[in-house]
Amino acid sequence: MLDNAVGLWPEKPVDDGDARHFCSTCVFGRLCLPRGYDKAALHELHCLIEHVGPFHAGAEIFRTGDAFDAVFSVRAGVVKTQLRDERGREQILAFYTPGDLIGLDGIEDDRYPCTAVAVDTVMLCRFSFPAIATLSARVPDLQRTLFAVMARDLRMAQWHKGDFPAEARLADFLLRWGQRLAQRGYSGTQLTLPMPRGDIANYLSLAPETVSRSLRRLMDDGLVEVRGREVKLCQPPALVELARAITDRA
Amino acid sequence: MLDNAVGLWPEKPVDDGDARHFCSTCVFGRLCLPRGYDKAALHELHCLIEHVGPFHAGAEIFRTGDAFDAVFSVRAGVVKTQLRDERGREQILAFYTPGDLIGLDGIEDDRYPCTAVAVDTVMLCRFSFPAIATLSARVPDLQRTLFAVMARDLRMAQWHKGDFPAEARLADFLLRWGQRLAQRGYSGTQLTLPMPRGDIANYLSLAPETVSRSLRRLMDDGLVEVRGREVKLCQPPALVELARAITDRA
DNA sequence: CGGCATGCTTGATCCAGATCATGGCCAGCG
DNA sequence: CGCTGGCCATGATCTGGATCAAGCATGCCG
Repeated sequence: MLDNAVGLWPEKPVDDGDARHFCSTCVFGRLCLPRGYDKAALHELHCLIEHVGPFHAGAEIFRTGDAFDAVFSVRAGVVKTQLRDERGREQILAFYTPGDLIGLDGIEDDRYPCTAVAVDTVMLCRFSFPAIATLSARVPDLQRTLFAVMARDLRMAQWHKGDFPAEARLADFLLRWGQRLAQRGYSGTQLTLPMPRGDIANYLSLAPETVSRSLRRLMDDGLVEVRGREVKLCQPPALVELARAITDRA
Repeated sequence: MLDNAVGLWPEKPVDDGDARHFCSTCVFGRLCLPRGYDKAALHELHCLIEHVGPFHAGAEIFRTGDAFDAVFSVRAGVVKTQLRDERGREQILAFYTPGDLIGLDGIEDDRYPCTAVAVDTVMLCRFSFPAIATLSARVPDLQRTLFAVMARDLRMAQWHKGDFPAEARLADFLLRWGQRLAQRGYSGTQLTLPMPRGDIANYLSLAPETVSRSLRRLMDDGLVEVRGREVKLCQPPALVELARAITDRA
């Protein structure tokens, strides 16, 4: 499989922005359009962007305990965050795709609480946190955006509480992955999972074998087609129904 | 059991603060002491406090979908937040004790994403969110505090990812509850759980029967003494060891 | 006081998913 | 080429905790 710097969907180029625009996927991008005011401040924000990368699969972007001095916006590729205990077992907390912001939770005690690892080849924008914090005091929308990012992460984390059947978890995972792609203009039903089965299993708190078997059952029931890491969602409504046990919660 | 407005530890009175001080438990309290500057702004914050309550056990403080217009600081008692699906099943997300701040995650889409319910008799401080957001732009420490509160909630939520043996979850839960009490000057080993077993079970994603049985095993092993909702942690080190599977993650 | 409800415990049984074990597939590489 | 090492699939077995089903304590209220 091609593992290139623009992720696994090579037909769309990376939009790196320019002197006057943010990368098209960036969370901060929407600050520009809806309200035109305080452009000077946004210009400052724009100026403190630092493009970093590429990070190749397995490379660490920051580690648990590192000094928290910046947040990162994913520009291309997929990043996972994880905890690791001293016996080497890891727990994946989340996957981040282009447009997502990583690292804000380091603010609690000035250290990153988790490790961020590139899943495939990753390009990032780096924002110095002191600078962005200062700026957010002057730009209410920026402050609000940062709060919203954290609230969203929190909601995602809470979603996973409770125990649900393996197939429901998997259906939910696939649908959400599709949604992410769809938000960025790709197909929401024909998707490529950049991470190995083991990572999916870990993230969903299942054994890798269970992921395999559950995928098989979904395939036998005609809900999806799977070949390697390529997945086609054949009957999204049925998948939604399956995932209902999770997504219904309001 | 006495269910009074100061929670289950009647020997300490509620500190409601006065014209010049925050309630002693309040998250915002620590803004005052360490740095003396911008007292005018803090005075504003103080002035917009609205004491609300009491809420009695089972009363709802806000509900999923309600317009998000305020955050609440717990002054006395215990609050739980929960999601509910249309079939009436609920999932408890967190318990909040005096000093904790509730509701910040409503910022994402201007609606509270969960329902907050009083576990016992609860007194709160209410802060209008528009006011506090405006103020936080002028008081960097306030902004930082709000970020830290969310980061903390996020970390707590992430902690629960992964599946751990029932006894480890319970040991972790008891130790954390003790720590909360200890932080506020109570015993960290002699504790009262204000919520029914079913709530503990739900929070830990276990069946109530499993909570009972696990408690029994902990008692048989001499790690705790349990009588009703009174729990004594007899061998905290052993409990820590048991909970290690969870807490070790860094 | 008795009766009923609620919450807690305990026992018996069952099952989803973990674990153990094996074999296939494909890519990279000497 | 054939070898090696990841990764994935699938079968067989085991088990922790869910579920089903009683009992038991406590407290409320007529």
